Amino acid sequence: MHDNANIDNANVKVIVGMSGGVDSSVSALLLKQQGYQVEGLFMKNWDEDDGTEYCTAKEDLADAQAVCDKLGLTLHKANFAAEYWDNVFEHFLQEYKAGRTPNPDILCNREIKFKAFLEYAKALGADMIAMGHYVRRGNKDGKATLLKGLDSNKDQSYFLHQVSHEELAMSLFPVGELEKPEVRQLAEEHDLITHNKKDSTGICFIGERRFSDFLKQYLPAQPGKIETSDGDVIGEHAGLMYYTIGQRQGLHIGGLKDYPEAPWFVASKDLDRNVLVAVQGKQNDLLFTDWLTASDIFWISEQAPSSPTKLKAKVRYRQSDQDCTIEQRDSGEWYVTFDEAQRAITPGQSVVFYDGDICLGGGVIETTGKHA
RNA sequence: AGGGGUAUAGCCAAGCGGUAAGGCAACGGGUUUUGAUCCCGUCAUGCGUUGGUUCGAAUCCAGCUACCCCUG
Repeated sequence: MHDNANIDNANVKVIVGMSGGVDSSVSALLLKQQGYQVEGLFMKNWDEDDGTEYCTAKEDLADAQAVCDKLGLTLHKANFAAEYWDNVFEHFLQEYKAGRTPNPDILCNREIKFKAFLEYAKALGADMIAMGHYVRRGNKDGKATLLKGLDSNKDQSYFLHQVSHEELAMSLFPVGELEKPEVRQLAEEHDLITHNKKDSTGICFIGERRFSDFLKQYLPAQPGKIETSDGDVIGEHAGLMYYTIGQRQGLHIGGLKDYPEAPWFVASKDLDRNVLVAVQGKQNDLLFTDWLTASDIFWISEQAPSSPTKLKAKVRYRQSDQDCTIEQRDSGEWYVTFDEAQRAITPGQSVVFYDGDICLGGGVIETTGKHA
């Protein structure tokens, strides 16, 4: 049985997205062990000619190449910078301009990794693609499903909830079946140069950088006042786009006479008056809401659940599943009510739905509020 | 310019003669494929200033300066 599978795999050409990190390195390793015809593809989606020196892309390519050399794989290269700019970054800027907080990596997966990359791989003769995401693929009623990664601590299904079942059907996620420590151990055992490489964070392909400095390069800042929920002016902000709901850092609000010693958090933005509203205390009531509306809801299976339905949802990456009820309104818009109020639900971010381990899909948060 | 009060780190603030709490902010690191959150660490040889008393002063005394309040 196992041998048969390997024989079948020998006829399947898989192109792995090689980022230069451990996860994709081990993905390639595992696929090779499973007998697939494996090749790598390194993507460069950001042309960093913006003066700043974040040359990690160069190192990443070198690492990806080293791993492919070690495993005896061909490494292809592609540049989707134009697609990234048009289909991910423009939208990203537009959202910030509108005072919202977008999640570019969700779009990046939908538009680049599982679209541009997939098409490119097919053109190279691939039957399937593979990625180093911590998710698993399942099957239900003949359609591919997206399942949470086995390592609940690393589960990345949140970021992939906009990938269709057709695209998932052509995708493999080898490390989704493993725990992160096992992945690192495998990399070390097989002498892969990336075994000890620090996990990358920051926006995909753009990388870690001082966020406000980065945004400043693309959008004009308009400073204004910071007020309490009572309208008292307690500080100044550098531009509403630099802040997001629930944020603490960067407000520069020190000790104030007649106020407690607690830190301040962003509660809301008043775009009309260009005012940032801050409240004191991490658990401040004004930071909690229990309903939201979402637009552009995407269902991986192409089938919306019946309405209303009770299920689980996440409002941000790495949040534990929250009980909620979703209901489609006559307008078509989805209305989500949480059993328990959630902290800092943020317009522009995504709400993602789950039924157990199955990631059903999700959409972009438009409005949020609290029942009386 | 009569009387009273206050002056401690970027901000708020403890301290009341025995050798500078705490919080906020900031900065650095950790966690994290968004943005955030969270966790850990750093942050006043000096207490407006000049003298004095004392073994010892942010703490007591005096002068000066600044700000605040009240009364002219």
